[in-house]
Amino acid sequence: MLREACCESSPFPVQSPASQPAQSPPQKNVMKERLIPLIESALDTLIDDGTLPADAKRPVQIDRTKDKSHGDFATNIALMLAKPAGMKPRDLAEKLIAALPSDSAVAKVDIAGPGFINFFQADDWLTGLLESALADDFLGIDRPEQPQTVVVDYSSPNLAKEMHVGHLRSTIIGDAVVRTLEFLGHTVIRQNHVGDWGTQFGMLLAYLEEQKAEEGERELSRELANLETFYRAAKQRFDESDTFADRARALVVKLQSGDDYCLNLWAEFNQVSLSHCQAIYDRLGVSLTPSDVRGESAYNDDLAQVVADLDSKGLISESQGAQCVFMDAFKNKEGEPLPVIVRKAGGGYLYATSDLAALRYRAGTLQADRMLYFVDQRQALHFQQMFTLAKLAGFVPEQTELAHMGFGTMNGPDGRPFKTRDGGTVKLVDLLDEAEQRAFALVQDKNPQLDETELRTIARSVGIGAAKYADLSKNRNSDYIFNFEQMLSFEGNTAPYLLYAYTRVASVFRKAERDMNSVNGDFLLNEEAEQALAARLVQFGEVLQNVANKGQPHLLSTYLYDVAGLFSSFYEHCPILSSEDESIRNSRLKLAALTARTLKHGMELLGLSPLERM
RNA sequence: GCGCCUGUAGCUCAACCGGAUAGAGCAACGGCCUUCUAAGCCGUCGGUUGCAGGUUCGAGUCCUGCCAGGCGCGCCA
Repeated sequence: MLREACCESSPFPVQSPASQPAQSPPQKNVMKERLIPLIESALDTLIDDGTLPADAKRPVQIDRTKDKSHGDFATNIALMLAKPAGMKPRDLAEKLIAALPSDSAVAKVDIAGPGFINFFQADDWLTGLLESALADDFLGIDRPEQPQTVVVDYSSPNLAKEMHVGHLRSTIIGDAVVRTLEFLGHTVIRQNHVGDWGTQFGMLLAYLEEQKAEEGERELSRELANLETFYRAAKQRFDESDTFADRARALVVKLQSGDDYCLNLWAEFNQVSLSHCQAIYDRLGVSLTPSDVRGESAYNDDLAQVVADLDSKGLISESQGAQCVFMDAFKNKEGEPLPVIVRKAGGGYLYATSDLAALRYRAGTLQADRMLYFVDQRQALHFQQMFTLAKLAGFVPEQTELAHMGFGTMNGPDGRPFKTRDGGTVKLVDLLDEAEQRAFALVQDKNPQLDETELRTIARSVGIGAAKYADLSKNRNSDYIFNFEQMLSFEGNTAPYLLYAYTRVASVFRKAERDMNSVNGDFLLNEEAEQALAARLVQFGEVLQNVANKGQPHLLSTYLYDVAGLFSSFYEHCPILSSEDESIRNSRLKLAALTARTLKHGMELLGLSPLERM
């Protein structure tokens, strides 16, 4: 079984409920960490002098402000404590500020609105952050003292067929999160839980066997070149011939019992199918490799043991001949307990069984601290059951975070599932081809002077990047509408816009014949555009933390779009090279250099390929 | 029937743990290229956040009930 339902029927998904995202490490934000003790100290002072009741203390919340006129950070503590203190919020805020220890990072503290306390960060604090980001290979982000081992289950196509558009989201989103986790310093173990063990493999093996006999190896490889066709042909044989169907069923049994002949045939088929997948990964710039593949078949030998262990813990009951686990939290249509079936009445094992085996393997052998599953939202119930059961059975330690990072369906411009004209599923290859072709035409139109090779390179980056970014820029929870025109537009939150912004920075350095890595002088942030850009640049680290904790790459997309927009604005309003004052020129070059590195790293984390020119 | 997800501007999407005046892009309208890539920038227009209650100093966000769409609920994966 796989991460998708097989065969003709539509896939099914699930989603996940609430219990999820155990925020891993605490959010790191130097300024916040610095401000909280100050506020706590002020609270203590007011408690000591009787202004606040002794039990008034509560966690201090510090947020970034949306509006710059409200400073850089704000706390609502005075609003929260006004009632227990029996004071007006603004009066309390005033007393708090009076009791606040001074700090060199804070330039000014204000009361605003109903009683918010606003903090304005000192200019030299900001420039200090910029300097350290510029000097650091990791752009000044906080790397954890205790890296986690994170197992990420993503992509996981069914090997029986070619990859189709339904696999794009898991693959792209999962890979962006994987890259982000690694950049943040965690140990990531990719797990491509491919569907290589389903019932339909008997059919494919029977057909493969038949074709080998009839056509010979050469013809066969050609035939396998289109797995979709191969699958359909096999299905047709299965439906039309009882002999064939019987043969197929027999092959499944033999395969699953470890018959060498069947295993070899199966391995041959998988090799072809996996090479198709790998070609797509390479083209997409996805970091998965053959060594990340650990499919359902890998757990075959452990399935009986899984069931035996569940049984020894007293979790198994037999129901209608099947071995089941009933958990109180899950009810069926009739409001009766809903089983997780781990062994069929006929003795076979199921999707759930191998997922339990995988959970145990990941917790035990791989020593995962976190496990993230990037799988269609429709499988939410399944994963809820798996996670609950895995902990109940002791397969996974209680403290291990198990999260289903579900996502919605990719729909066409009409808002309905993305299909070909004749209603078939869209092959991923075809979608990528079209994206590249459209990009090629657009790029050629803009830059007719470029030669064919360069056009191709740019078209690949833009076309593939646009397709990926369309997905990465949206909250994964909901369905989204896939639209070639929109994603390839150079305006708005799109890959081309980001890519272009980067080439503009690169162009400045090319023009100046300066190396991006050897800028000097001090940051001088006099213009509004400079300040806004600088303030956003130093937030890179906390954005990445959010992406890692929540499994939401669109947070990074939004951030990069902001940075690109702020840079464009800065670029328009603050001449860099033509600035007459050398110190300003240097400062702007430094800002440009940090922008370039932030955009480049950020895009690479999303799996885009930034270009120096386009 | 039970459960999960979604509902924000004409369209596509944002909105961090409940915060301050709900933000972008497209579309429409109007400006800016003798100066670092105009694939850009600046501006105008556009909202009863599905509906109704509730909690709160404060609700798109939390609670309850409706409405609409999608999905799931016993031997597929």
